[in-house]
This record gives sequence, C-alpha cells and structure tokens, in this order.
Amino acid sequence: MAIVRMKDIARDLGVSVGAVSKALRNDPDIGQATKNRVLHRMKELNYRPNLMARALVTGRTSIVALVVPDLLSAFFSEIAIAMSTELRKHGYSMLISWTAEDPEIQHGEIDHLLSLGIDALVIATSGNDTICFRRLKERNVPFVLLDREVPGVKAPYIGGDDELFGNMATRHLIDVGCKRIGHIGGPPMSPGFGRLEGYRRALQSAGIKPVDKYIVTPFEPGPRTFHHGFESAQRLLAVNPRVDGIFCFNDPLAVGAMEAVLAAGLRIPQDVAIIGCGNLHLGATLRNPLSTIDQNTKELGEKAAGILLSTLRKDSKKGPARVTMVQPRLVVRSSSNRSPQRSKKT
Amino acid sequence: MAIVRMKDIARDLGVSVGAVSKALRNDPDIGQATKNRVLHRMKELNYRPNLMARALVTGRTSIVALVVPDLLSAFFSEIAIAMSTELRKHGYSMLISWTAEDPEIQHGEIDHLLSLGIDALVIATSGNDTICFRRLKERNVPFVLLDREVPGVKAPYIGGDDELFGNMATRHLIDVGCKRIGHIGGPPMSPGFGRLEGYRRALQSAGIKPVDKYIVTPFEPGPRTFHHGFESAQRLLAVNPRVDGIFCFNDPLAVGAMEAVLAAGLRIPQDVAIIGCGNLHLGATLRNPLSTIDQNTKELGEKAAGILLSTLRKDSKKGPARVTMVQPRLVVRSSSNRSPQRSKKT
DNA sequence: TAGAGTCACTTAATCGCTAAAGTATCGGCA
DNA sequence: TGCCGATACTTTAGCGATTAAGTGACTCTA
Repeated sequence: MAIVRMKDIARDLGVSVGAVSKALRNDPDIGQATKNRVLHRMKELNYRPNLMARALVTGRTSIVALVVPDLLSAFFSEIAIAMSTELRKHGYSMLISWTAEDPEIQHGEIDHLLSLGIDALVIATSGNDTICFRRLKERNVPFVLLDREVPGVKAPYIGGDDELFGNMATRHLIDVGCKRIGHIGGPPMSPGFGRLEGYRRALQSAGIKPVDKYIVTPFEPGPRTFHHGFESAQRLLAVNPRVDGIFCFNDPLAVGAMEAVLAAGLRIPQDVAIIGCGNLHLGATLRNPLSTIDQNTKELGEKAAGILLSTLRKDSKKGPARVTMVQPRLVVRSSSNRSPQRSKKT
Repeated sequence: MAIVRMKDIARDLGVSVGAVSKALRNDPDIGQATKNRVLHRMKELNYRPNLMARALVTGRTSIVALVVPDLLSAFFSEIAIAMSTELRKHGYSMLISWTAEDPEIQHGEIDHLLSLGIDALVIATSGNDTICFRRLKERNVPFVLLDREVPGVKAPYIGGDDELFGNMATRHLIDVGCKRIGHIGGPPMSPGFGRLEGYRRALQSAGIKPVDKYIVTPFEPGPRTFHHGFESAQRLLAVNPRVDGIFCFNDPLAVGAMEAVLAAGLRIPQDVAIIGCGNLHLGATLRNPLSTIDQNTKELGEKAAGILLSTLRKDSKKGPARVTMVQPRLVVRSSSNRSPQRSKKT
C-alpha cells in the first residue's frame, strides 16, 4: 500500500468519492453516519489529501511566500518565524525564498512561486525593479511590501518608520553631547533613504548643519555587513575635523565601525559614540555593547501576516491600510553612553 | 487575460495541447518549426507551466524540504542557504520548515509537506520520535538526517563529527594549561552526546579523570541559547574546586557563560578559559572574542544537497554513504588564549 | 394522495498538464 | 507499385481532488 487516495476509502466503504470528499471538508450535504465512517477510515489509513490535486480544482493552495534578500541577518529570520507562526494558526503554510539582494534571482524566484500557485506573497524587494510587481497584479496575486517601499507600486506596505529611526538615533547622539555626527549609509532603497533623512532632520532641528563629507556609503553593493562598516568608518575617521559620533544604518555596520574606531586608537564612547539600528542578537555582549534602535521585528512579522490574511480573505472589499509602521524603541548601551541619561535597558 | 495555459497557446497556433506540451519539454517527437512557434508564443504571453498540474501527473514536484528546529541560530540558516543554492542549480526548489524543537510541530509539518507532495527531505529532527520516519519510508519519500542522528532509523546521515569537536575543544583547553575543565551540555541528542563523549575521551587520554560535577546541563529544554549558558555557568562556577576552563556545547552558551564568569568577578581567559562550538558570526567581535570549533556549515549544506540529489536520481542503485562527516577547524581567539600557541586565526 | 421540499447520496465534468497510443503524410527502397 | 519506417503531429485517458447537477427515497402539507 503506497499512498492512500479518496478512491481507496470510497471503495472500502462502498460509497462514492464525492461522498468521501464531502465528509472530509465538512460539507453539510452528507449524513452524520457516513461522515463518521469515512473519518474513521481516514484516520485508520492515515489519509492525507493531495494538496496539489485540491489546488488544481479550487485554484487556491493555502501557501503563501516570503521573499527576502537575506536570511543570515537575524532581521529577516525573526520576521520569517513570526510570520509563519501566525500564518500557521490560520491554516496557511509559508514558503521562504531568498534572493541574495539579486534582482535576477528575485525575478526567477517569483516566477517559480507563481508557477507553484502560491496564494499571496510578502516581499522585501531587491533592486528597484517593478516588472515583477506588474506581473503579480496581472496574475491577480495579492502581495505586501515589507521593509522596502517601491516607488510607483501600489500595494500595502509594512515596515519600520525609517525616518523616525534615523531621527531617534541621531537625536540620541546629540543628547549625549556629540557635535560632529557622521552617518554610514545603507543600500539605496527606502530604509536607507529614510534613515538618512531622519538623520538630516535631527541635525537640522538641533541647529546643526548636515555636512556631506560626514555621510559615507560602503563602496560595494549588496547587504551591509561588518566589513562594509569597517571600511566606511575608516574613511569617515579620516575626515577633518574628526567625527565624535556615528549613526550606522544597521548593527553589523556599527560593529564593523567600532572595530575601526578601536583600531584607530580611539575610545568608545568617549572619543566616538556609536549607534546602530536593528537590535541584533548578542549586541549586548559585544566587546562594546552596542546602542541601537530596536525595530520590533516580531511585531513586524505578525502584522505582516495579519495584513496578508486580511487581503486574502476579502477580495472586493477595501483592504488594510496602505502603510503600516511599527514603532521603534531606543536601546542605550555603552557604545554611546557618555553622560547620565534616561536609558531604557535591554 | 488572467492566466495563460497551454490551451491558449494551442488555440492561438492552431495545434493541439499535446504538441505544446512536447515543445515545452523538449520532446524529440515534435518538429523544429512548430517548436519554435510554440516557444515564441510562450515567451510572448509569458507563459509559466502550472507546476501543480504537472506534479499531479508526473508524481514529482521538484520541491524538496528542509526541516530544522530553529532558524535564529546562524547554524541552520547557513545550511539552508548553502543547500538551497546548490539545489537551485539542479532545478529543485527548497522549502523550509521549522519546528521550534517541538516534535508535535515537526509531525504536523512533515505531514503537511507530504500532502504538498515534496520529492524528498532533509531533516534535523526534534525529539527522538521515529514514527514520522516510518511514515516517510511507507510513502517512499527519501530523506537525509542532518546534524542529529536518530537511533534505529536507517537513512543517510550528514553532520559534524561531534566526538571530534568535543575532543578538539577539550584538548585545546588542556593545551593552554587548564586542569579542571567543565562542560556545559547540549540537548539530549546525538550532537550533545557526541561532544560530551569527545570531552570525556580528551580528558582521559590526557590522564585527567572526568568528574561528573563538572558537567552541567541547562535546566530548561529547547534550543541552547545565551541565557542557558549564563545559568549553567553560574552553577558550574559554584562547584569546588573551581573550574579553570569550560567547553560549551555551542557558541551562544559560551557567550552566556562568559557573561557569568565576568559577573563572578573572574577574568577570561586567565581564571577561566572558554571555548564554544559553531563559529558564530560576530564571535570575533564579542567583548571577549570567543574561541570555537568551526563546523564548516557551508560545506555541510552543500554536501547535504549533494546527498539528497544522488538519492533522488537513482531509486534502485545503492545510495550515497550512510554517514558523512564534515571536518571541523579549531579557531583560537582570546577567550582561551592563555599561552603562546600554534593558532589558526579567523 | 399528489406535489413539494428535504436529505443523502451518486454522477459527471473539470482543473492544467503529461504520456501512451493512434493517425496521416511523405520519402525511400525493393 | 506498394510497403516500411520515420516524422510530426492529434487523440485519448488519466493524475486526485472538487463541485454543480442529478437522482431516489422520505416526509410533510394542503
């Protein structure tokens, strides 16, 4: 006996496949007695419906996908876990694709996901390609943009309030007495732009004129990691007069930047205060515990799942809010703790 | 125009669906001219085959799954990325399931994956349940055990040489002069057992008698993280005479243990040397850069994919080696660097 | 007591594709 | 000329489910 089908159960019980199908799906159009017999036999044989076959006729697979550029950064892993946990509760299973920040791969993955017949997807896009979104619209597959907004694409977006992140982090550096604050930038996408904008605004509202030479961007493209932070910080430290505070686009950059600061013989936070963004795991146990902006990824994942589910439930009714922002939290640790301070610990 | 089917292309071109199918699959039983026309039209309409429908008739989906207990630890994420990259090259796509170390969830996930019709799976099991493996055998779905061996289940296994890990780490502590070496243990599964065994053997072959009270295991079950390391190390440090070296099952435990050592007012590595296992990211930038055993996860993932592919290709012929071990590498950093030493840096 | 309505099924079509079997056309060869 | 074997298709029969429509057997009502 290889694999059990409805046909087998129907034969065993002397009923039609249709009846078996109805029993399985709790269709009212079936008698209680027969339903029990069918259900009992199903349990006995450990029957599992063939989801492919079901999907073929219903047109729905109960599978949604999450497309992310990266899985090594805890950020997307945490979102993935929260999302999938939430979706599982509602009978959906989630499939993850990662694209290594490569629009080509992303294109291929999305094509493949569509071929597979997923019901919807959540996507943290790589590149600024809009073709694949047009494709999704054509195919009528609902999707949610995550973390990265795409100009010109009308779809629900959920992410952090990046401008607020930048503002919060920069203001914190100002509060602890930094006068010349540098920024190590993120990739050329909405979070990078938003945080940079927040940084600029915070400076301006403190009466400090933003200086272009204090803003550096890693040379290489791709995900921002440790090495980029090191390299960028070295360039930043060479600028005169030297910065006394650095706001980094994310925590790995900040870790790299700290290494560069130490390598230059400077002290953290006395000479240069550092703050990152993302509240990386183990950020508290680094050589210099890192101040950061917590992005609240768990809530982000759960809300993303919620938005997806609501777009999935009602086709015609107006969907969820166009833009959802998750509120950040400032986490002050010793990498920026220069003066007595109302700090929230982690 | 919603979604393009073979039927549409066939109608447009005045040929039969069968012909279209043959053109798509490069069947020799089709003329070059027609094939070109079909392919051209497919490109025009951006046709994508419905994989569900195809799977229904062929019985194969070209989807494999990876079931892991956890995605936050970089260990499994790295494996996932390496595996999926490798599998993608061979036309397979990979689906990830995580089980939060919960056998119940694992059971459900596997059932679901089978319903979905995956062709094979790689599994780092949670618990010691063997029922689901029996189910897989019944269904004739090939699988590979990853990282965790299961007694009584006959299937290809790939993982680290855990006994060697334990041996290597412990011998290193002995080499740097530790006399009383403690161990903070892993979950009660093959890696935990193997590393403990390696620890014991290393002590014995150095003429040190293993002492039970120097072996502690976190109270709580579940994945071993920072907090468990902290709690366990506190208990370990209370034992007299105090340990002067600790080998931890994994890096997060070791990070926690380091915190506990520092909190107790002791110095690392002078008073207590610490070594972990897994070569966590950022392990080099911790407050105390952490010595560790690198498990070579990328190779692990690639080889796992290779094994899976080879079992997938030939059904009848004897499969790959029953057991594959990936070779580790000792990484010495300051958490254990007490004496001049032939060290390999990272 | 006929007609309508309900209940509990069965039948049959269908989803999009593959694959085996069938058919028509043609060139080559004895 | 007639038969064979390619070649290049078309036809047909599923894969395992769902679902609309059809069918008896009852029950109830006027």
